[in-house]
Amino acid sequence: MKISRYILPTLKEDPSDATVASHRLMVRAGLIRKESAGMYIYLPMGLKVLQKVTAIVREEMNRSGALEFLMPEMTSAELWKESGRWNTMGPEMFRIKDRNTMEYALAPTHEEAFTSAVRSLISSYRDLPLNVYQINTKFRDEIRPRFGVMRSKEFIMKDAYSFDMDEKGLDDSYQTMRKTYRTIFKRCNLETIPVEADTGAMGGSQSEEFMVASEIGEEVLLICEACGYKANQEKAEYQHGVPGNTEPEAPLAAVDTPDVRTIDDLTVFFKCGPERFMKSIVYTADGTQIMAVVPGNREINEHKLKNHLRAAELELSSDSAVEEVTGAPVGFAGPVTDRKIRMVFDTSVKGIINGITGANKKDTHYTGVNPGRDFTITEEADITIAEEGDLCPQCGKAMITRKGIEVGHIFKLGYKYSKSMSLTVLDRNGKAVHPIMGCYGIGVNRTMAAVVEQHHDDKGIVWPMTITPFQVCIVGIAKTDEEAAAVEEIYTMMKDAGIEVLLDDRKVSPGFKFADAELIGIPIRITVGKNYFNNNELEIKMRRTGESENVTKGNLLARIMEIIKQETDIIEK
RNA sequence: CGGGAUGUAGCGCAGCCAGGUAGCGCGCUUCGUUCGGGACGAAGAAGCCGGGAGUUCGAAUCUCCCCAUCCCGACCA
Repeated sequence: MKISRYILPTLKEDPSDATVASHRLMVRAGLIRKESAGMYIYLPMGLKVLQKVTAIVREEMNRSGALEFLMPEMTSAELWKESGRWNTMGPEMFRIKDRNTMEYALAPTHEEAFTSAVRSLISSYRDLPLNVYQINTKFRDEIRPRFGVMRSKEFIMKDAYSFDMDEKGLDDSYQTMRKTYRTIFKRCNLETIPVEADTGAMGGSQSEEFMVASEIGEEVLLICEACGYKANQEKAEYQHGVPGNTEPEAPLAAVDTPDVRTIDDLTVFFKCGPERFMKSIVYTADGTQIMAVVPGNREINEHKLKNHLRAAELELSSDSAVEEVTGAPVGFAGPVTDRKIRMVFDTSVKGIINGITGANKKDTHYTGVNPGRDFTITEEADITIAEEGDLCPQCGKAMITRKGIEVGHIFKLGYKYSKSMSLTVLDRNGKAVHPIMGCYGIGVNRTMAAVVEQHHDDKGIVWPMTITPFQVCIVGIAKTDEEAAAVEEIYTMMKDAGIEVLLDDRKVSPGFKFADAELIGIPIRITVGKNYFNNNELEIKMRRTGESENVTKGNLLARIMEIIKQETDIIEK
C-alpha cells in the first residue's frame, strides 16, 4: 500500500479529548476517529489491526473445537422475557420498536439468543459437549463511555457459550477456554493476569477475569506474590486478623455525641483509631432491611454481602428507612438493640474489645461494647473489601494491589439459562435433562487498545509483529523520477513476496516520514535513500529495539523474512 | 444521576475579566527553493465563536435556559 493512496490522517498534536495513551495514540496514528461519545470509526489502518486480532481469536477458538455462528444483533423482546432479563437488564440495554411496535433489544450479550438457537438445534446428549461462539458487535448504553474504545457504547466481542452434560464436562470446557484465552492473549503479545472474579448471586461456581495490569485499569486486583493468589477486589478474600488487644472488658456506657456521625467524626471525638468502631450500615436487600456491621477501618464489599445474602438487589437504605428500622437518624445505628433486624457481622467484628457503636438513638453512641456480652453475633461472614497489605487467604502473606483492564472473562454459568429457557437434551436413559452452561467473552477492540497501552513509547505505538497493520514500512527519499522508480521497485519486490508493506511515497521531508513511521508503530522500517542510490545499501531499522543494519538489495527479502519470523517467534513461542 | 471542567476554521489553542471589522500555530491549495530526523519563502481557501432567548446603538465577550464533550464516583468485555 502506498500512503499517497491511503487515508492516514496522523496528527502532531494530541487530541484534546483523549487522556490515556492508547486513546491518544490510536487517534494520532490515524487508526480511529470519534463519531460521537462512545462510538468510533475504524479507519483503514485501525481496521487492519482489529481484523488481525479477530483472526487470532477466531483461529484459536476454532482450534479449541468451538463452532462459529453469527447471531442477529437485534434480538426480539420475547427472548429476553423468557429468561426474565427483559425486566432486570436495566437501562444499559438499548430497546427499540419496529413499525408494528414489536419490541427488540440491541443485544448487550447473547446468552438468550444462543440458548434459544441451541435449543432448536440439538436434542441428544450425543450432541454434547458443545461450544458455540461469534465475533459480533455488542451494544451497551454505558453510563460513562471512557478512554476511547476501551469502554464504548458499541464494541466487538467474541462471546462463546458451552453446553455440557455435567459439572465435570463444564469444567473441561472451562479449562479449555482458559487455555485458549491464554494463547490468544499471548499471540497478541498481551501480558494478562487471570484473577478470580465475583460470580454474583446467580450461583455461578467459578469465574476468572483476564486482566492487563495498567494504571488506567478500572479494576483493582489483589495479588499475593508469595503463593500466586490473584483476585478481583470484588471477590478477593483475606485472612481477618485477630487484634492483639487484651484489655479488660469495660462496662457498656452511653455517651452524648451530638452530630458526630461519620467514622472520621468519631475518631476525632473519641480520640481513638477507626478499628475500635463497629460501623453499622443498613441495606435494603430484595425489599427487606438488613444491617451490616464491620470494623470502622474497613469498607463493606457489597458484592460479598449480596452474595452472602443471596440477594438479587442490594442497595443502601434510604434515610427514612434507616430511621424507621433503627429508631435513630443515619449515623447512630448499631448492633446493640432489641429491635428485630437481620444483622450480618464481618468476621473481624468478634475480635473488637470495648468497641464503640451507635446507640440507635439520636446523638448517642455506646462505648465499652463487647460482642457476646452486649449483642450476639448471629450471622458472620467476610463482607469487607480486601486492601493492600491484607493477608493472603491461601498463605497468609501480605498481598499487594494492582489496577487492571479486563480484556476477557470466563464464567461457569450453571443452569440459569438452560432452565429458564427450557433447553433440554435426552440423556442415555432417554430422560430430558438440562445441559450445564459456561460463557466466555473477549473484548476485541479493548484487547487492541490494551496492546497499545502495553506497547508504546514517547514516539508512538510499537506494534507486535502478530497484529501490526503492516509488517514493513518503506521510507523513500527520492529526489528524481529515477530514484522514485528505484524505491518503487523495492516496494514491488516486497509486495510480490507476500510481505505486508507500506510505502511512504509522500512528498514530505524525510524527518516527517520517519516520525510518522514511528508514530504508527510499524515493526520494520526500510530506508531507501542516497545510500541505496549510491552504494546499494538499504537500512533496516527495528521499531521495538531501535537497532539498525544495512543490507544490499539482493539480501533484502531473505533478511526481512527472517526478521518477521524471529519477531513472530518471540511472541508466540 | 451527583461533583468538576470545556465548547472559537479539519486539529491544537488565544481573544472573553474591561462589549466596537474574528486571530495564532499545525494541516489544506498553488508556485518556487529544499529534502537521511517533524524544511523555507510567497500567494491563497476555509468560521451560524455549541444552540436559543435576553441586556445593549452594538455581543465570541454580559445574563438566563438548553445541548454536547471530557474528567472524578455507582455498570461491564
